[in-house]
Amino acid sequence: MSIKKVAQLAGVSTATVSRYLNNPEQVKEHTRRKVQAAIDETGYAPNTLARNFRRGRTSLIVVVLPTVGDPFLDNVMRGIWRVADELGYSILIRDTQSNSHEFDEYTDMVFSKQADGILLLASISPFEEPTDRKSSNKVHPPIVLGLESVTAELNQFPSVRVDNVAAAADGTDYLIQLGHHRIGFIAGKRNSLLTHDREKGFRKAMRKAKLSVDSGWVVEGEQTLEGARRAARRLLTHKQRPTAIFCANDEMALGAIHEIKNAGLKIPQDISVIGFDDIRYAEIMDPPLTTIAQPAEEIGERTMRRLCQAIDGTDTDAEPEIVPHKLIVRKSTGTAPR
Amino acid sequence: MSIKKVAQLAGVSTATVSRYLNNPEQVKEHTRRKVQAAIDETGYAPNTLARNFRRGRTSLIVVVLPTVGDPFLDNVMRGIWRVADELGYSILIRDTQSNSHEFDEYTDMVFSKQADGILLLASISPFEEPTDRKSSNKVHPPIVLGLESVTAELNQFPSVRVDNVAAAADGTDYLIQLGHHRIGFIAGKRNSLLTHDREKGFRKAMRKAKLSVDSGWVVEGEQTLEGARRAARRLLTHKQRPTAIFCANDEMALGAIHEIKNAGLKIPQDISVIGFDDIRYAEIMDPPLTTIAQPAEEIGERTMRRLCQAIDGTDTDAEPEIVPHKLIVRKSTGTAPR
DNA sequence: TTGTACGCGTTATCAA
DNA sequence: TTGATAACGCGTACAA
Repeated sequence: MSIKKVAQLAGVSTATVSRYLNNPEQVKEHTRRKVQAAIDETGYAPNTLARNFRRGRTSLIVVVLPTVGDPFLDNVMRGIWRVADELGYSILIRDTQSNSHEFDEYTDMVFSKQADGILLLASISPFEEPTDRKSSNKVHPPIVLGLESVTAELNQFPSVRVDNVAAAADGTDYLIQLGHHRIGFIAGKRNSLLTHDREKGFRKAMRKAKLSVDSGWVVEGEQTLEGARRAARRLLTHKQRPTAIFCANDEMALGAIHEIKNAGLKIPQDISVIGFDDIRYAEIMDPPLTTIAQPAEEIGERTMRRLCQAIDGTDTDAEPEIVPHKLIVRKSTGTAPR
Repeated sequence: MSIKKVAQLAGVSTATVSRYLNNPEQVKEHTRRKVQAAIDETGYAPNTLARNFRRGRTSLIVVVLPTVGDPFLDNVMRGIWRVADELGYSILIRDTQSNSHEFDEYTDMVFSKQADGILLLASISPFEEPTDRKSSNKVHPPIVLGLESVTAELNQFPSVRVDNVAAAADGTDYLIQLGHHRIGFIAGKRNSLLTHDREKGFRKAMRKAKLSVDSGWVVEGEQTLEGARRAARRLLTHKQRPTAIFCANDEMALGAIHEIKNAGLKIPQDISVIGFDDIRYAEIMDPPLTTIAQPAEEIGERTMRRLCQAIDGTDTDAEPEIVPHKLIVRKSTGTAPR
């Protein structure tokens, strides 16, 4: 009833008020003034609910991520937000930690018009079955994947990420160049493709250098500080202690560093540590953490842009977009002991 | 047109389909089956847009926070999410960093039905003027404040937080007990009431102990790692170097620790450092950071619950809710040197 | 227990 | 340049 009231007060039709709001240039100066006066007087604000309903879009994007409070995602989100603001979208955040991991749960948000598109920054279970009724007779919703590698079922969607395999191989190569032969790896969660790819890169580089990877040298760190600390303790008590540890992300590297120092060992003299992501705490660690940097903000920006294109139907290209990674050498790595 | 199709296919009216969806018990078993079959066949999902429009509510809550990627907010968000899930709300996140700081911008989201309520976890400018047309002839929207202290204009809203003044005073007392007389303070941003209160508590405790606070001992750290590092450097080069530094939050404490060690000083032998928040990195610092813990998850839960009450109109009480803080003594603080 | 029919506030189409 | 009016999809009061 609200636009009506304004119209009534201004002595014009609702159509004119609507036009004034959406296409002011179509309204004569004189009329504009009247309408604006009525709006001021009533304190009218258009009902977004009705507007979205009419337009059939929410201007909402769901960003699915593993957990907020991950300092790495901070920068990614910054990039996303910049584009979102620019293009008039709001961001709805869901974390897979407290929510379900079902892909359908998120796609349904689009089908039921809760959101216009989905930005997937986490590994989640893909469609239940490709032949599934729901997924087969519906158009694929606008989805873009960021950071994560994709499973076969998902590679139909655009994605933006670094080459995690190559990046991890680079990091491993660097450790090998420093003379390390026994290298441990603290892996992420088993269902995370991203950390799985990093492990793959690690193993690949080791194989290429003809170095063996003792099964006890690869430990799950659960992608948390705590998990990494447990993992590090296990590595340190291994009968053949590694002289270097590659952590699948910086968060886990921080935990590992703590435990190594706690055990009375020196970094990098006794053990070298390398991480992945280059979060802001990497630099202020003691010692500053050697790591592999991703262009986080850029990834955020690009995924968001592609998502908007997907929503508009202008993204025809489903090729994954690979952005460059970069090895950042600090003080947590050094030549192998002895 | 969608519910119509289902109704048609099931051979019932749209009203029956709607009832089946919202009040299944009002529909006869036999009819239910038919409707469900039709839904399955079409893959129908109710249009949330239309539903929200009809119901006049979005089931969306806007959480306004300074910046994502703050590890402290991680826990607060966890609490918020738990309640949100339970009560069927989705969370829309806005950060004040990339968005405007205008209070009206957020209240307008409620007035325009973009969201049902607002959870304010950041300091922002309150209403422009209390006599302002907009704010005066409109009902106050459902808003709850968390973490932050409030200005006079905002204390009409419910809030949940620790007593930052008392907590900071406690921390300061502890340092004084350790024999420190020259204590520095790394403050947050000038517009943050929260860190301002902590500074107030610090000064209060100092005054009570009849210790003077050199003007050069209170430095702004901008609530960032970088800002704190600059602040710490300034404190270290002060002609009368403090023997202890109170940081208005842990993030800044981490930066300060780094700079102090960089300058070749020992913590806590040369300088003690104390933080605020007890983020997860506090414990793994070298040395582990003494700090003041807030019950983050609980704060998140309670603010969210009160917000839902405010939305339902069942929160009559606007008394601020104060939750307990706790001093966590670790190794970054020790007796004053000499 | 089910069906009919109206209205929610907005935008878009068409005619004036 | 403006006005009348039909949709958008759903929920519900009321009637059957």
